[in-house]
Parts: sequence; structure tokens; C-alpha cells
Amino acid sequence: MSFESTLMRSKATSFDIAHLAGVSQSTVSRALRDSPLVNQETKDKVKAIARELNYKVDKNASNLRQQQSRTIALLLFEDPTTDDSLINPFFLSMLGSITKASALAGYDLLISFQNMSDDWHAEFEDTNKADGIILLGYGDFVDYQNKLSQLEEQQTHFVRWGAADKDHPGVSIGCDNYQGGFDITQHLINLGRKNFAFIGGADKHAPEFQARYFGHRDAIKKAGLKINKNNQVEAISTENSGYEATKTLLANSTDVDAILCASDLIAIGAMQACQDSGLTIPNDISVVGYDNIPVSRFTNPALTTVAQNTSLAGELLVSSLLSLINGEDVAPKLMQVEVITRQSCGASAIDQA
Amino acid sequence: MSFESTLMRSKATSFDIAHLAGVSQSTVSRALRDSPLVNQETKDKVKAIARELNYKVDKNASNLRQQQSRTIALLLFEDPTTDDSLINPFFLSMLGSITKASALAGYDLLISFQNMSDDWHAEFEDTNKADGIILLGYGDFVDYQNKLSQLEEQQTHFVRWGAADKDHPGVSIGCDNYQGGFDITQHLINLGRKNFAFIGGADKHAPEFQARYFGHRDAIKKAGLKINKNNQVEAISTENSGYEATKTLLANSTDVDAILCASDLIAIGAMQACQDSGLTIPNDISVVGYDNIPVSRFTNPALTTVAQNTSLAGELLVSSLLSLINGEDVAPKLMQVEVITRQSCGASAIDQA
DNA sequence: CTGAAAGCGCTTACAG
DNA sequence: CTGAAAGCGCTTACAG
Repeated sequence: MSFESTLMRSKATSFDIAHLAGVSQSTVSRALRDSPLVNQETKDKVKAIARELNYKVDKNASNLRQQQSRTIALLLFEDPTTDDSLINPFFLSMLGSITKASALAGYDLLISFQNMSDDWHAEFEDTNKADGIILLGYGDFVDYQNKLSQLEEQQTHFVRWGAADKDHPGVSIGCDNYQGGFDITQHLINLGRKNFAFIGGADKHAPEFQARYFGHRDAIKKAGLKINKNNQVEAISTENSGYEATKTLLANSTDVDAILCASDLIAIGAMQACQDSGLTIPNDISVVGYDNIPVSRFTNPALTTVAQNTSLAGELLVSSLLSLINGEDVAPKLMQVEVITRQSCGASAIDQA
Repeated sequence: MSFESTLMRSKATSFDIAHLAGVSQSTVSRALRDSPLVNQETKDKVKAIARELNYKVDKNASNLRQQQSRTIALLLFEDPTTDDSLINPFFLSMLGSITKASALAGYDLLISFQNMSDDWHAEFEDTNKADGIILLGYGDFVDYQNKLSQLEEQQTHFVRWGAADKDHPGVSIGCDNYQGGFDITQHLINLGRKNFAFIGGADKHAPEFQARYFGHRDAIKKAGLKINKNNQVEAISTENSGYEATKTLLANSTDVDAILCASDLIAIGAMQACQDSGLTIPNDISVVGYDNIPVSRFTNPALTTVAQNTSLAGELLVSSLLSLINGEDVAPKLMQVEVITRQSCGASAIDQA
């Protein structure tokens, strides 16, 4: 036992202040919350004493009484990552704006991994630890969807980052993945590329990736070019998975001149695989990504990619959730995307030709 | 008003379970917490009903009664960043392990920016929202130190990432910055570099940077090389600041052949400034960084830097804080660093010469 | 092994 | 404008 724990200060309560101010505890409570019922002089006196005693309202008592927590839970999917971060860098880039938006709204932000508890669907709101939940990421969408349905059944307040789809439960905030896939493919077509490959899932287990694939496919069709189904290779969003998938692709297809990766992490692995196979990017082959993660401007060559506005995303996630908590109806939101042209697509080389 | 809010489910309480199980509410409480006092059959019955009703213990009530929150507050300094992330990437890389370590210990993690509230030094523990605080980052250490002293005075439980120093308040977990500065400079000396510059603060406003500088300086001295005081240029940890400082350096000193940057972010700006000035890295000049942030392996050329074990750091931060909360004495911890050799130092070129 | 009761520190309806 | 009282949903000392 340390010295400290024996000497532990006991925190002041509203009764202590009431005693010192010569008023009732109810008046203290009202004064501190700036109730119009309380005389200004009384307020001033109470506040002065509170300040002096370093008094802070006990959140547990206050929350219990008011049956709310003024807290948002942010649940992150624990991703497999190359480094020790455990979190997809794209989500990491939203964290600042989510934190800021929560604070500005007067809400605390609780952060946790989704898979640390089987009960994450109930853990937060049912215990009154949080008034609502923000969900970032998932492993397999099909499994995830079941959990979402449970959340909805239990009338939990939640919003999630991801693909908007009428069949999917809950309110989603996401970018227009179809358009992103279309636009960046169109960009490659404009650059003269003809034989495309897509690295990443293209089925319902990863609906964002799937929408990107559909946009990609439709841009190719519209240009009257050929689609080779064998040139779509599954990958999860990691460098390693992108590397392996690209190795597989290159072993089977020798004429590919452009690879669209479903994420920047995949693209980093894909570039490495191309280079290890003796291909020069972008001269022999274009490689582009999706997400515009911080690393993407530093890869060699710098990665052409699709940017999603993470700052706005964070704000929308928070504001939508708060609306939901307030009992308002909230529509899913679809944000615009932007193609970021750098070197890996071959834009500069070809543009100047 | 939406349909939902009218139909709001009312959560089950321990009294509901007691009623259904035909026992007292105290017994329900004991059974749910697996008290050895309760008969196994009673426990089973109570637990079954709780599961069925989707019952969860109300945290506010439980915390209020127990006068603890089982929550840790993580306070991040809001950094100026080039993108919208607002958080230094080095701290971001600790987030996963902190989150994980907290969850494993049964603690919730509250996350907030330090500067969102003037009162952050009291906001969390005094309100019983958190049992203790983890501090990551700061702007100016001198200002920060005052806040730390206040925290200590109020007997708040806190740990911080940073330089251990007997004069600094509180328990710190950090890496051996002196050694890191020494080792990477020694590495450059081994490579044949002779005229050094240091970009970053070297005074008490940034003690980690200062320790790195001292290590740097002592390595140069030990090798019998000259130290040019004008070759230390102030910079905060951003790419832009690193860029500007390096521009200033290059305008005044033409013979520098190696730059040690106090952080990777600074180094990224420094490399850009060198390249913009027509210098080739590492042929004309070596540039090395500190932190081994995710981006550092992708810069062009890849950045030689000093790695700090962020995964272990997160775990130590959490475990130290929990010890403090439990009234144990906790010693500051100093972790070892490791030089990560990549291309920007010129190792491969020179090694092979 | 179980129950009745107190109490954690607030907010707020009720009464004046 | 102010106060006395109830009650939010638990945990735990006390009594049996």
C-alpha cells in the first residue's frame, strides 16, 4: 500500500457545497446547471464555492439519474495488419474527426474492438455505458450483417461506415464506391490501358469492394473493352494478401496492363509483387488503389488512388448518430469520391506523350 | 418524433429478474457476480432469466455504488497535421495496443483531445468518468509540465508517454532517446559522414528531442568530429516545419553531409527540401528520422530511422496506470530503441563500396 | 445460503 | 425562488 492511497482525498459532493453556501442541495444542483429558477446571487455564490472545492459533478450519479450517458461507443474491427497497429489506417484517419465531433457535441467517446466481446452488440447501450454506437470495419460482411440485424432488433442506436444498401440493416454513411471504381477505371482507360485486372473481393462478403468492382466493370464495358473474369482475384485488405493475389494473377495472365486494387493496402502489396516480377510501374503496368491512406503518397511510384473525405465522414458519423439518439429519422448518406492522380497510373508519362 | 422513440423498450432491472426467479434482488446481484455465497441452482436460474431478458448490469448504477468507473481516459494532444488526422501517426500506432490492453484488463477506454477542455486535468477522474489517465503528446513541455504538476497535486492517477526525468512530475513510460540519438548518429559516422545537422528542438520545450540531440552530439564528440551549433535548427514535428527548417539550414551551411531529424515527420519534410535544393539522398546527403512511423518505409528513398516498440509501449502504459490505480508504487520505464537501416542513410551504397 | 435495508450522488417533480 | 423528498439501479454490511 502506498502512502497515497491512505491519504486519498475524498471528493466534494453537492451536499458539501450546500452546507458551505447555506442553501439546500437541490439549489446547488440547479445553480450548477444554470437553471433559470435560481437567483443570480445564489448561483454566483454556489459556483464560487464549487470552484474552490474543485467540485465536479459525479457523472455516474448524474447519468444514473438521467438515464443517459452522453457517451458514444466507437467499435473498431480488429484488422490483421503488417505492423502492430491492429487498425486499418483508413479508419485511423477518421479517428481525429470523430473524437473532435463528439467532444464538440458534449459527448464522450468510448473506443473498443468489436471482437473483444461476443456481446458487443449489446455490451454498450444495454449497460448504459453509451447512448449509441459507431461501427468501423468488419471482417466478413455476411457475419456482420447478422450482428447488425440483432442490433436493430434490440433498437440499439447505431451508425456504420460502409456501403448503403436497402437490404442492409441500419444507417450507413459511406462513399459512392461504384462511382469511385468507375471513375478511376475511366481514368486508366483515358490513359490508354486496355487489359484490366481487379484485386480484391467482388462478392457480398465485401460489398464496398464489390461496388468498386461493378463500377470498374461497367467502365470497361462502356469503353467497349473486354472483361476477363479470371483477372479478378480475391484479396483481403492487407499488403500481404495483395501481394499473393497479384502473384497469382501474374502467373496466369501475362497481358494485363492495369491493376485496380480494392484498397491502398492491397495496392502496396500488388506493386511489390509486380516489381518482384520484373515489371516497371507505370511503364509496364499501371497499379492504382483506393482510400488515399497517408502512406499512398509515399509509395514508389506514388499511388494513384480514390480519396474519401475522412474528415467529413467522421463528422457525419457522429451527427447522424446523435440525431438517431434524439429520436429523429436519419437517412443514409453517400459521399462523393475523388480520383487522386499520382505516378503509379502512368498519367504523367502518358499525358506528356 | 419517430415511431421508435415511442416504442422504446424499457430495460430489465435486477428487480425484474428477482421477481421472475422468486428470489430477492440482492440474491440476483450476488448470483450475477458469481458470489460464492449463492447456491448453484439459484445462480443457474437467475442467470438463465437474465440471459432471456437480455439483462445487462447498469454501469452507472454499479459504478456509482462502487465508486469506481473501470474506465481509462486516453488524452491525445491535438497535433497540427498535414492531412485531416489531427493525431501524430506515432501515437496512432499505439492506439491498438492500448485499446487491447485496456479491454483485456476489463477496462473501458475513453478517448479525447487534451486541448478540447481547459479542465482536462480534472475533467476525467474528478467526475468519476475514469479511474486514471494516459497522456500522449503535448505541445510545449513547459506548459505541459504545469498541468502535470496540477494533476499530481490533485492525486490524479496518470501515466504519460515521454522522457523520464527526475524533475518531471508523474510516471513516464518512454524510450531511451539519448541512446537512440547516439546510436543512429554512430551509424552515420560508421558510414563515413562527417558534417552533421540536427533538425528539431533541442531545449526543455521538447525534452525527448533534446535527449536525442544530446545523444547525437555526444556521438559526434566521441568520434572526434566537429559540432557546428548553427547546424541545429528548430522544428516542430510536422513535414512542413521540417521542410522550412531544412531550407534554412541549407541556405546557411553548404557542407552538411548528414541530417538527423528529431522525428520521421520532420525527416519527410527535410528530404523534400534537400531534393528541392537539387541534392540526391543519400549520395549527396544522408537524411535519417526517428519513430519508424508506417510511412517511413515508403518514402523515397526509404527512411533510416529509430524504432520504438509501440506495441509494448501501449501495454506498459496501461499496466502501469492500472498498478497506480491499485495503489501500488510504479517506477518509470525506459524502453530500448533500435536503429532501422534503410536507404536514406546511404548504408547500402557505402557498405558495398 | 438468503433477504431487508442503507446508501452511492445526483436530478427533478412536488409543494410552498 | 427555494427546500424536502423520491428515486435512478445497483452493491454490500448486517441480520438471520
